[in-house]
Amino acid sequence: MNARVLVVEDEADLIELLRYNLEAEGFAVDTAEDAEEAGVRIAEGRPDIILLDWMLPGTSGIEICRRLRAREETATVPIIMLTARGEEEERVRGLATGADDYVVKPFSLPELLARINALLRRSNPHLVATVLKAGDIEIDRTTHRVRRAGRELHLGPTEYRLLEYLMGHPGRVYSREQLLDGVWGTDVYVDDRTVDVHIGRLRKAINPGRSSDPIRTVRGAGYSFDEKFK
Amino acid sequence: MNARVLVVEDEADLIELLRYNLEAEGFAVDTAEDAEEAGVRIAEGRPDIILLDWMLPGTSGIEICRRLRAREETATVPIIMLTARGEEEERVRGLATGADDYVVKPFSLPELLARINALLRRSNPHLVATVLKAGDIEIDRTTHRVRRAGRELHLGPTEYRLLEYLMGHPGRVYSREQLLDGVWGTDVYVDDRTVDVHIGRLRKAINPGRSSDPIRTVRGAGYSFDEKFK
DNA sequence: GCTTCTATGACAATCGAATGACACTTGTGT
DNA sequence: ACACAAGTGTCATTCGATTGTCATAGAAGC
Repeated sequence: MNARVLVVEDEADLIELLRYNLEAEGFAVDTAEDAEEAGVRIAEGRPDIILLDWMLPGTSGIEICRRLRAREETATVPIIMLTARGEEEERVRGLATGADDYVVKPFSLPELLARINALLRRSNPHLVATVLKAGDIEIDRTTHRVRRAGRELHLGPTEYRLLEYLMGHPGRVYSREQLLDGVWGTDVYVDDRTVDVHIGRLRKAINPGRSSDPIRTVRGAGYSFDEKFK
Repeated sequence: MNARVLVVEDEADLIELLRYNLEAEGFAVDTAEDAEEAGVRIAEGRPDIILLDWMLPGTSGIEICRRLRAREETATVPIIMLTARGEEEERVRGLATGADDYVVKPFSLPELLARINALLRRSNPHLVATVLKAGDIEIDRTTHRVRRAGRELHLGPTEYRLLEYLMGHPGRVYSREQLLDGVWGTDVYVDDRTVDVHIGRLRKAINPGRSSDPIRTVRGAGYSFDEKFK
């Protein structure tokens, strides 16, 4: 069963972009351009998550958010605020109002998708794939457990996120910079080479004995989780 | 066998919300918009629990409640009153009338579900999972007793709820924030780290001697009750 | 062989969790 | 009303786990 996403946004371009990409990810997408329409869409069926533009003509996103939280039917629906740069200071206010997360425009699709999935995993785990598998490696995001050939492995937080990130798109090569952004976050300043060290630690952790290494080093480019890994 | 819930409520939105969520929880849901219809539904088959709106057009919820209590077929059916904010003062009158519990709108679904389950557990224990077991730990939600290897343990209220919550989904990792929401309630503002303290107290209470610890700390993520705990 | 890029062990700094102490509330029995 | 016991939320401290860098060794490319 696909998760239903309601996008409340007044920019037609952005709506189309989101609809296209979210549907490609398997979400059922509803859209609304203002508070009124949003109300109608919600009445038609409770969405599983709401993307809400901060600034909207008429009733502002923050006000909509407040109202959604006040109504019992929608009090627990996860909400992600879409805020424009420069409104970041409002962040605290936004979260205080009841939004569960926020992204700053212009945002990257992968980032938005990651946040949507993270929230859904928390509120409706059954809507999201919680287990990633490849070969004899298995990672369960609900229980935070990683197994290889059935045997449980212990990974530090960073190694865990790194593996999760790499396994998200097996075969795809990520540059060190991409890994830093995706795993460490865009706001931290860490040396590129640190990635090497953590890849090394991850390898040591997931390759006990002399099991084959699923992580491929691409000289001059970065790393990838081998899609053909068995 | 699923428990039958009768919802007596005149707001169509709320009815839909309740039907949707209660059915998702495995209840068989009947609805009625007024006293007359409620009578028909009850005649069709005795519900295991009734959710009753306080204010209804025509015969008020409180009056319906009184009548249900007067008839012997329905005298013992648990009733939860749905009251709007501001009617709280009426609480005592409501309970005196015979309702077993009440929730104030807007209520959170988890809270309502918890109360429904609590009442059913009292009236029809066989309809509800009453005992949670894992390894040699056993918690009886009817009596609020906790045993380890047959020996009874003493837990404070918060520790009890914490354990109950964690054991509800063994293996699942809950963040401190989730635990605060689920165990303390969404409206309390308590420091994240307080969870640590209570986890510590819970551990001390359920691990007498040097018995193994079923609670797993997931660094950077939260805690979980070990699903593989033996 | 020389250059460039990656792997790895060592290490100090930092972080997160566990724990004991303590002040405050709440509830109960007298 | 009062005293007492139980239960709670914060804090400061402690301690092991984790992290980011660096220096050095090892591979790969040309």
